[in-house]
Amino acid sequence: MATSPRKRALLIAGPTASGKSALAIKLARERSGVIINADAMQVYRELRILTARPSPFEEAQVPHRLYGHVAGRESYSVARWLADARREIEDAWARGLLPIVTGGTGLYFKALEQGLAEVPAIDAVVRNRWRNFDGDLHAALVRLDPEAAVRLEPNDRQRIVRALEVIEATGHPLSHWQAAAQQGAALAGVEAERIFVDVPRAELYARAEARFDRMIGEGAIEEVRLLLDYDPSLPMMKAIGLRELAAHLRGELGLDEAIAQAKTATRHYIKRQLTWWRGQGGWGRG
RNA sequence: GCCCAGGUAGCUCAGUUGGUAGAGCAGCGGACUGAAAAUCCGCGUGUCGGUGGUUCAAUUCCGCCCCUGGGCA
Repeated sequence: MATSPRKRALLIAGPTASGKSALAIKLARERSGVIINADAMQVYRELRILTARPSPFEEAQVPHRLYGHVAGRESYSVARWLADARREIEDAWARGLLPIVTGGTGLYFKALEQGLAEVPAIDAVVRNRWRNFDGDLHAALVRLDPEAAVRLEPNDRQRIVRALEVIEATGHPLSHWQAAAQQGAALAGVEAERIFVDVPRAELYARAEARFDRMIGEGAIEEVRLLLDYDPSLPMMKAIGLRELAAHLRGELGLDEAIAQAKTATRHYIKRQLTWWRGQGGWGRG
């Protein structure tokens, strides 16, 4: 028989500047929904303009969750997002509302739909040691987790560090955990409708570039000025446009050049998003 | 008008002591399980400004022309 209305969900994915947020608001009003953010940068409180977060006006129209709920000094992660999203989805159901998960972070959707390996939390000391390791990381990986060393590119520092911290802190290789039970699968047994907001690439590029100019007009530079003393290795500091504008504020880059570089970085990001979704069965064509 | 320096990939340039050329960036394709707006892998044929000439062979040498900088008038 028909699934209980309490177990439905709507997932809206798509590249940046595709119009996901507006569509989400429209559908949320029509279907009594609550919008749950699935964007890795829109979670940071300090980044409102630069991440094109829904405005207070928009947030007033329909409930929005997981936007700006994390302090920039913190390191967010897929795991934290998954826990937050599950809680919000359950909460929506409990209140008889339709959860509408919206965002551009492909990994978050994948975790939501397919779950995430249950790797124990990594001790900060171990993590920092590998992150700051200045020797040959790949050689270390060959020694500690040869299987992962074959799979990973020698220059893929980020993934190599992850593999190293996992084997050292848990005594098992990453593949062991990934082959084991997946947590999450928050949508198992749920009637989930998936919408991919598909916009021609040229239009996406044009919109994203125009939007960046608008962000500058809305105070993006001032937003970044407040973050100049933050640790540049924080995830938040990787936001597109932030690095470029920060470089400009430090006098290392002319404004026009900073804007041009930020736009280029946005195009690269859009391209990566399209590649991601193209590779996800059932999501869209990009 | 004269002199000098350039005109080579979408852009910035390298190069060929004559055998039709290659880097960076852009662009494009791909990967992706606790940093994912991250991280990483791969892809280089273009009237070598135009036109005559020399030569077995010219993008390369020579002449003329066009264009762009700079200088002198």
